[in-house]
Amino acid sequence: MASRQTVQSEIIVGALERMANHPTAEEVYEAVRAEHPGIGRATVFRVLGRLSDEGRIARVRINNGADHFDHRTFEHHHVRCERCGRVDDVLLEPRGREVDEAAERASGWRISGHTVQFDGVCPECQKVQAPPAE
Amino acid sequence: MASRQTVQSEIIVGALERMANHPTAEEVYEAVRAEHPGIGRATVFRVLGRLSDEGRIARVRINNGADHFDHRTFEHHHVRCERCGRVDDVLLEPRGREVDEAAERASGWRISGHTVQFDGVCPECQKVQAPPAE
DNA sequence: ACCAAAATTGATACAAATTCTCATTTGATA
DNA sequence: TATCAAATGAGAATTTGTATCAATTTTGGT
Repeated sequence: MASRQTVQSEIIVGALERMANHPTAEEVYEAVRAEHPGIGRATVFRVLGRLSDEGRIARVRINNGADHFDHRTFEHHHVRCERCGRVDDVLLEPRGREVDEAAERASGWRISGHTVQFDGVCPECQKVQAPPAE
Repeated sequence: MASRQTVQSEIIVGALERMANHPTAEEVYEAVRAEHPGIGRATVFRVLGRLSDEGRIARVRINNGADHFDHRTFEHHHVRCERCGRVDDVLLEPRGREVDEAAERASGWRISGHTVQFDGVCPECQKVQAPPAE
């Protein structure tokens, strides 16, 4: 049921727990590698994927961007900064099944869930001058 | 304001309009190439990106999957099939600004919009036997 | 503690989906 | 129609992973 407990997975989870905000797998890898240069990139990606499959951590899939991970697993929404790509929580009450059922009726599909992604500009990037004129 | 009208962009938009359901850029490229082998892939990707930036077509960003495009631009949600990756519309009334404003208050970010992505199994894939046993 | 089987790892190749570079061509406009 | 920024095409490069596979490590009995 639960995957094996390896020294690598211990280290990876430890790093994730110490990282405040929704790091990507690559960011976790950088952090892990700083202390344990022997751990491979694929292992970090695999362990994070495995743990999120088991529900022990959360994987936040982002439109057109790398997945982010979080050691907290309660359900909520996320925002992504259009400028710097940072991801943060949006603690609005999620409307669970009811929306899925409405979508089921509207589409004829079997709906297993949904995600809401907000896009915007984070407080830090708001402080920095003019927009990067896309 | 509007980008230049080139023979390539004409062809690409024409192909997109003739394709029923949310093709990916790659699929549009295949369709275009069948008739006009000279047009490059990068051009198809660029033109689709440009037109969606201008609001003339819609880009549907999908968690962990290729972007899809649609020549219709009215606002609505999307479902993605967990089995075959197909994307379809979910014609629920979007709750526009009101949700963004709530998220703005909850997060302190400046929110420019949000997307809702449903995940499920399309009618076709429901017909096909046992689940792929995740 | 010891062993075998199964899971995990690390290195690296591969893959998908774009984006970038840059020389060349083309469209809009003075 | 001359000009010149914008657009194109070919292919390299990037980003974000997943697949392969031999070597290693865990786990679960004995």
